[in-house]
Amino acid sequence: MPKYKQFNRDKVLEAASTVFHEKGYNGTSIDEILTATGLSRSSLYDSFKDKHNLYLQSLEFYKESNDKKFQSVDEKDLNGLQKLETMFKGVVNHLAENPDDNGCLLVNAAAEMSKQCFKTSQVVCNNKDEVQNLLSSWISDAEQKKVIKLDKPAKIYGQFFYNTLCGLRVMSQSGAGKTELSNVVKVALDSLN
Amino acid sequence: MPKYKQFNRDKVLEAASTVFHEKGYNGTSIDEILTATGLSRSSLYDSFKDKHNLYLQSLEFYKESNDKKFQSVDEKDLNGLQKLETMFKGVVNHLAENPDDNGCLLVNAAAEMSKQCFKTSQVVCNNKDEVQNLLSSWISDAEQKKVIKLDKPAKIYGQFFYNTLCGLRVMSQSGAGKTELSNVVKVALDSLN
DNA sequence: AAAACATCGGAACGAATATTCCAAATTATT
DNA sequence: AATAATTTGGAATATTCGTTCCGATGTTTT
Repeated sequence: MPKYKQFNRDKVLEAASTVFHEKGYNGTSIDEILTATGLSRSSLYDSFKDKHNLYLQSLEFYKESNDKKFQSVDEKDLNGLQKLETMFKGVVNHLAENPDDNGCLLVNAAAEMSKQCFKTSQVVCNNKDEVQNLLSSWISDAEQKKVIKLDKPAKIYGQFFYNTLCGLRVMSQSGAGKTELSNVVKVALDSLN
Repeated sequence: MPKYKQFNRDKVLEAASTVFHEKGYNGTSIDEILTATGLSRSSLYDSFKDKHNLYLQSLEFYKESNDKKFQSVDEKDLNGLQKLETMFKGVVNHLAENPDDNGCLLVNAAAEMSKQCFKTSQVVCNNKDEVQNLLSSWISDAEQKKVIKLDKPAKIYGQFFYNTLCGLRVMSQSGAGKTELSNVVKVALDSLN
């Protein structure tokens, strides 16, 4: 019977997504992935088909662990506005404290690959829709609980705050510091009053 | 005496920046640049040193032609708020009508290169500061002319609208259409009331 | 313990990469 | 026309890339 896999798939994908995150798809070589993951060349091709496939799987892994962060905020006993504030605070803190954490892999993937790889564009687009929907649900929760009053449908605010989120990632890559990022969030959240 | 250059430097940089814009730095080969620019291999290395140098020059060229778009809006006989609205309408229209125009080269450069190339990060960071300052000046002009009333310093709104701008580019790369983009702008501009 | 089977390490391959180099072509001055 | 200066085309190089392949290693069942 087979010898079991000597590596943990999630740990490999996490390491791979970190490298892809730092250097992009075309910027990372197989050798870099091998040293980062500790995998042997044959194991990689055996278990992940090829570089492009590994990239897509890393992307999905990153998306899922990103989803979990949103979900952990969503599960808190807070109203929608508080959830929104908590999420933004978390993102700003993370970006400010990890200036080397190259923004967001999904944003980078959108920039580098979405026009050249349909599957990447699908992942990126799905993520956009899902996050927007979650944000919209927070907004309408806050409205329902009369914490805020809206003059536009909640969906539109979901789109707006998703845009704010994407902007934060790019601005952090462009050298913006914590005050700058929190200023942006402050103005954005004020649109709910 | 010398034979004159057979090519126009600006046209070369424009063609090069288009390819870099579409495929990124690591995604474009010298051969692709040669066919896009019409240059010969020797001319390219003779006049632009190497690929990395050409990239930086393309980036600066792109930034300058981007600056010109902002300046042409700035020169209009409008108050600051109207300039802001005009600029956003222009960006949204451009992104919606050119879905293949891969967002913004400066945003893509920030994502792909800023962590690996100091000069790229400088260009990207300078661009951020310059655009923010221009936007801030528009905001304070509108305030001075009593078109709007602010409860925060104009500078902060400059940061906020720059963030909105970056977000639009990423969202367009993530498959957002015109209505989605203009919804975002609508909410963002409402923060001035 | 031996058979059966999958993983692993590393050599090997071909294609693609960025860059260099040189001879030929072209043009403006003398 | 001859010369000087510069570009240009294409061959050539060395490196790096992604991928394949095979023998050795290790593990689970019979």
